[in-house]
Amino acid sequence: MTPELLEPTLRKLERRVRFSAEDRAAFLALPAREQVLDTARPFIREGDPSRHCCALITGFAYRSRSTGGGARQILSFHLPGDVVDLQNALLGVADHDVQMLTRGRVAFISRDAMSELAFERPAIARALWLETLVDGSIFREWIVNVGRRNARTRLAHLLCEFAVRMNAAGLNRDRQYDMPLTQEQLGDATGLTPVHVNRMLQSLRGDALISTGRRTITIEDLNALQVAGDFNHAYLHPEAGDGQPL
Amino acid sequence: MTPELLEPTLRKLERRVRFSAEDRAAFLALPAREQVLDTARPFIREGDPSRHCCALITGFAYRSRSTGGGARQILSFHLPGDVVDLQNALLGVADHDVQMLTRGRVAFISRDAMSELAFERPAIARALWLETLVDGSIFREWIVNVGRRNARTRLAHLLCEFAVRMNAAGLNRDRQYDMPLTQEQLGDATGLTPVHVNRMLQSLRGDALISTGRRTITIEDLNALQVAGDFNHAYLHPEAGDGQPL
DNA sequence: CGAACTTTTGACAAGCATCAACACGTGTGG
DNA sequence: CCACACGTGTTGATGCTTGTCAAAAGTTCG
Repeated sequence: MTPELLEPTLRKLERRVRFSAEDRAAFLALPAREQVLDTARPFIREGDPSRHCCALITGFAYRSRSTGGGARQILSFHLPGDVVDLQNALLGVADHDVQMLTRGRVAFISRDAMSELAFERPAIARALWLETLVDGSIFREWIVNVGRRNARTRLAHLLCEFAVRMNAAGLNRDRQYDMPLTQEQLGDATGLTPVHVNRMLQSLRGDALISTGRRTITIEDLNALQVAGDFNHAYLHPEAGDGQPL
Repeated sequence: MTPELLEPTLRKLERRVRFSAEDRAAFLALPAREQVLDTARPFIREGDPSRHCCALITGFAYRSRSTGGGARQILSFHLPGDVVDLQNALLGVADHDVQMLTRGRVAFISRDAMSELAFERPAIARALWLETLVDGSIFREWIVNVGRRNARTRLAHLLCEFAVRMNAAGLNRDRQYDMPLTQEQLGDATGLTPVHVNRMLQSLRGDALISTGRRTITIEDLNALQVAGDFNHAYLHPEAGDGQPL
């Protein structure tokens, strides 16, 4: 249990809330066990009772739910540092799956220890609370995205969100990004078929908004992509946090 | 400021968390002003800074966001007792609109007083926290609904959620319910056009799953409607609350 | 080097949108 | 009290967006 294990998560939480040195130390001291996970199967499953809550250390992950007919809908994607199932943990039973997009390391934190820490340290409670509220805002935007935008716009929107969040996490190389999602997964996130995703990506490439490499994507014209994606970053609440009310 | 103003909300919160007599009294004593609102325009608008948080006393409401192209997507609907914009209040700036579906009364509670109360009384904090988590679960289910189900299934699913929540609030007359949504609004909630909503309702009526009256709906066969709507009530977390961890 | 996955392409079908018109009920003002 | 406007629900004709099916080309990895 290295003390650095939870550092990516700490960094992310401190983007919104100022922690004291004690807050930081207490957070890093949380009992957590690390596990290297691959993409083969969900590591949290709908219906599972929850004893832990999980934080991504390295690699990417997504949450999803499936219909009775077997169609999968991706609900959100996650970057290193993200706490991926605080909601599941707190509600006691998972209502969706969580799975890796790429091989990576995950910290399993005792849910009870997390609860206690939050109870003792308001700054930490506040930071976690804000993260779940922003998650909620992203869910709402995704409802709009799949409900009211056409295929091309949906994809452009998703790519914009991805770029903005990768930038915030410092995971970009200039305008180029690792792209952990296959076209099938892009379809599962936008409510489209992989075939149609492929065609819409061609359309975006044809208009010189993006270009794609092997497992990478380059945003050639962010401004135009935001217009094409009807994208406004306000729903990511970049300003929410200290300075704002509880 | 009648002391009974917040009673519907108190009743709803107490469905999940057991309050002490002091909790109850303190909650009902929250400074709130009542306002009768009509359906003409949103009473909370995207971008508004938030000083209050609102609880429905009577009548129905919905939250929505609009695309740049002007299309409206309904994000959730709300029954008497629901706190409709805790998320907006806590993030400091509204990221979506809230509007009445029917004329009704709304309590505007001081956000700071609400924060203080939650800070002093863990049971109340926990109840509010759970409500926002369940809201989040509903958002996730709606993403699945608009992303991966066909028009008939989407509508049936929405009607099931409506029926279950109306039942939980005791607002049903046997299997008959007031239906506060027009067909256009049903379309905005399901990502469909009003014309297609009309046709799908005909299909559901034709199969004797529902029947509709003027501003009412009767669930003729709840079981079959749940099958048609791929509906599983687990996402509403009917069991979450006391007995479950924080 | 071969198996499995991912991306790409093409032909075709279907679901849902669009447009337009009409029916119906309700409230309102002349 | 009736005429009228308005919102809502209903119907039909038509077309576009997206899905479906199938197959080939490219890629990754043991």
